[in-house]
Amino acid sequence: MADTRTAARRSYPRDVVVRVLNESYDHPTAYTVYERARKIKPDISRGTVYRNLKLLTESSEALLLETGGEFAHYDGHTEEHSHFVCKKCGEITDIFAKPRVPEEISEMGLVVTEEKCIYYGYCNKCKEKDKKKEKKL
Amino acid sequence: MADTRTAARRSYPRDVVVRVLNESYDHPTAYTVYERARKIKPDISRGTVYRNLKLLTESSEALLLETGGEFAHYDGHTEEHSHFVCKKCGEITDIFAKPRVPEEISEMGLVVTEEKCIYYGYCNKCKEKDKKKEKKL
DNA sequence: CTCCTTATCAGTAATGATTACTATTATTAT
DNA sequence: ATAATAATAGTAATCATTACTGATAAGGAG
Repeated sequence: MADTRTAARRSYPRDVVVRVLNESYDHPTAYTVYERARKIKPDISRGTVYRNLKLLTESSEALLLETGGEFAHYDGHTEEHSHFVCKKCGEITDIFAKPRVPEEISEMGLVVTEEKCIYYGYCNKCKEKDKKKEKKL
Repeated sequence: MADTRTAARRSYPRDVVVRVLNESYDHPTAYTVYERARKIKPDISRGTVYRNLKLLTESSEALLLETGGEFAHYDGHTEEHSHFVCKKCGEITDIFAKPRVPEEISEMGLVVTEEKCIYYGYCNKCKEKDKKKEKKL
């Protein structure tokens, strides 16, 4: 006995959420994760999805992505990477290039354990659309 | 006449919001901005604050900061800079060091117009607390 | 294997930040 | 000044997320 800690138990609903995250490469919102989870376990509840998304992000098994849009997005692939968000269509693209952490930060005595870099702009598709528009004007 | 565009008008409530943002260096939440605006114009409404915060961030006159916490924060100082968030106390520190935008992004054809980098870790105060704790254990 | 503790769940109710709405006010061009 | 309409105060509505509750089940101890 002694020190019976609050530990994580394995459960099917949680596994379903993890599986959905692992199989998704489009940075789904919580609701989209819920919809996909329901295809596997139709009676999974919203609360379960939200609770597990929170637990998983807190334990760094998933990434929380706040892009400035209405909803939060989730990424089950935790290899270090950044994201590019198209301001026109909202598409999120993975950027597998490690951004340099400014030395200034550690010089200030701050201890950095994580970083989240989001780049904004226009994706290839939307970039082209703009060009066409300009021609019309 | 011709082309009567939707233009921004100057208004006192909007000026109040701008002034609060300019005078705040602690990255206030929308509600904090509202509280501070009320000290200047007691009958300013929440809707006005939210609407103007949205307009100001859309026009890049203010920065929207989503740190993973419960609320969004706002920063009226738009000189290019990043932020450091303490995972313990939540304090947000300005980092005036420009992070390098990975070349890979433009190589992918993506057009970058903005970037938001948030670093997470422990501030000087919380770092020290942890040290003391470790000694006890 | 059985018992026990309690983490987790499904389902539902509640929360509360943000947005929408509406009648009114105020800004700017003419 | 007048007209046109952007912006506001105040309030109601929205809806993503969280909290709650009784039931279930994971997993350690014996």
